[in-house]
Amino acid sequence: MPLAPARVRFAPSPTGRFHIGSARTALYNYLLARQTGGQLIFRIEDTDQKRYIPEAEQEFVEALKWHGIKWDEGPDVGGPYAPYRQSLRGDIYHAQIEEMIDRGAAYACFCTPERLAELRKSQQARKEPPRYDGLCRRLEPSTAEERVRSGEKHVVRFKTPQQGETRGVDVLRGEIVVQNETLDDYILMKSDGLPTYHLAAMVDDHLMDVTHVFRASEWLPTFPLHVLIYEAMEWQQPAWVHLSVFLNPSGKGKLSKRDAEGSKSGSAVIFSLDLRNMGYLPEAVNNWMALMGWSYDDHTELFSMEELIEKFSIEKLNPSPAAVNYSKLDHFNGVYIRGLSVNELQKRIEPFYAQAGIETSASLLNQITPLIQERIRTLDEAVQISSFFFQDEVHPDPQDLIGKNLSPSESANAAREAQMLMDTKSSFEIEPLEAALRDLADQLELKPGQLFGILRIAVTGQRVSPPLIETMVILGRETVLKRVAEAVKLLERLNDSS
RNA sequence: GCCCCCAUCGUCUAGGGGACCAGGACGUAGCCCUUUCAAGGCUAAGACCGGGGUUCGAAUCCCCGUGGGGGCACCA
Repeated sequence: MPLAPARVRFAPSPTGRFHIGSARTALYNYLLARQTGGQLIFRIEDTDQKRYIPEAEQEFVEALKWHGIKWDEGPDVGGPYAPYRQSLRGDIYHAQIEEMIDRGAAYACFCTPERLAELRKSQQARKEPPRYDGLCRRLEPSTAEERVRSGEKHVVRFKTPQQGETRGVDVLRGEIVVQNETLDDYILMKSDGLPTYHLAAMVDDHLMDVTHVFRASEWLPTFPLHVLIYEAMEWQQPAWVHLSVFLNPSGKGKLSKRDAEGSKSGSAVIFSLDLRNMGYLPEAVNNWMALMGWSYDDHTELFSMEELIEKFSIEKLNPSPAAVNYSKLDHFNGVYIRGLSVNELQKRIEPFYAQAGIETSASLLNQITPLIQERIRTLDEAVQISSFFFQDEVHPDPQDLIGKNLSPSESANAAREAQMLMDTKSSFEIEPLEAALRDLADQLELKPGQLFGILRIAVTGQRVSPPLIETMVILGRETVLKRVAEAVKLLERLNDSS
């Protein structure tokens, strides 16, 4: 059954980097919008002038694009509900707050931060929950209005009912009931004239006709307030969906950079752009993220963006917190890398060579890529595993050159024989070369693995490499001969000194 | 301290009263394949937090406890 077109929004605050938790929220929003033929709104919630970071918005845009999440309305593309930047919507909030005061749902408060701090202190000393004591709530509306008009510094608070209970419906959790007496008279408008999240987000969501609100479950504690605001203004509530939080890989605490468990970088990678820079594919990251807190069925785990759009459903969202699992990300990334065409993989790998200062050629890369495709889990590993292709010489550890169960002189001899064979062999192609080397091993009474092992280290300088014969053919006879000759010298020296 | 949320293998999860001696995936271990490493194939170990109810019957519903998480700002 197709759902009605959903209007959803991704509304980050430009106060920091783009976190994978935000990415997942944005993804779900995007999926629902696309699935239902609705719109995704990108809104900037920049009402905190103290924590504002100018570069943040740029990172959001870059990260969102990397993920492949596109929005229909936003500060850059405009739209019928513009502006999409809260700092530009001051008049709207002021009009709304005025109406709230008129309705008796909000009031001006002239208490100073100092008084509030003291109040909190004494309440805590008495082991009472810290809450506003309602001093200004008891002011006559007319006198409050006068003081406001005279320019007295003030905030505006929500007049929370002091009895009864508030019920809000979270789609994942059902009805959430809270006693009103446990709530506070939250500040809606700060003394600088800018709204808090509570006011701005509610006003915007309503005015922008948002139908579904996906947000982090950190908002659950103030959820009743938001319901109360909607009720006071007699607005129709959206469907509220509080997404579970991401926990550290250890399962202890909210995901933070500190927790390095299971991560290969020494600290948890929690920013989208860092994931990108480490060589993760956006399609793998999306797939991985989508599955933390959402599932489709028992046996399907691989989803393209198109499939996610088709299969996503709010009902299958899971309200419990999820510990991130980086090894599963690695797995997904490997799967997606293997699923790429050689050309596509080559295109994605190229920047990582450039970043490592390695100059590549398209034709060489074209030969190398299929060899490493099933051996790498992240794009940057391509560089590590194949850099020997691009170096003039390689520097193997002489000890590594000794063949399995062989002496240095036996190893040197085998290398010399191979060198001779490859020097004189007419064709330097995969099948004949492999056959010839196997014959040689046979003659020398070596296992192929022993001979190949020596050559592998000699030619690549690494214990682990792409398949040997293919590698040598790509490298070319001249380079191979040179490197084997070098290895022979190293082995002979080893022989002499031991 | 107060309020709220959550609770199935180490992790992500399937499960929404009988189909469950609980299924899948990652990870782990073993075997096979193999010139290294991977990839691939096969196999194994591994969970319903505890206690009360309700019911003929509970992983599934209710209550309590415990554990975990989140929040308690003129931040979002």
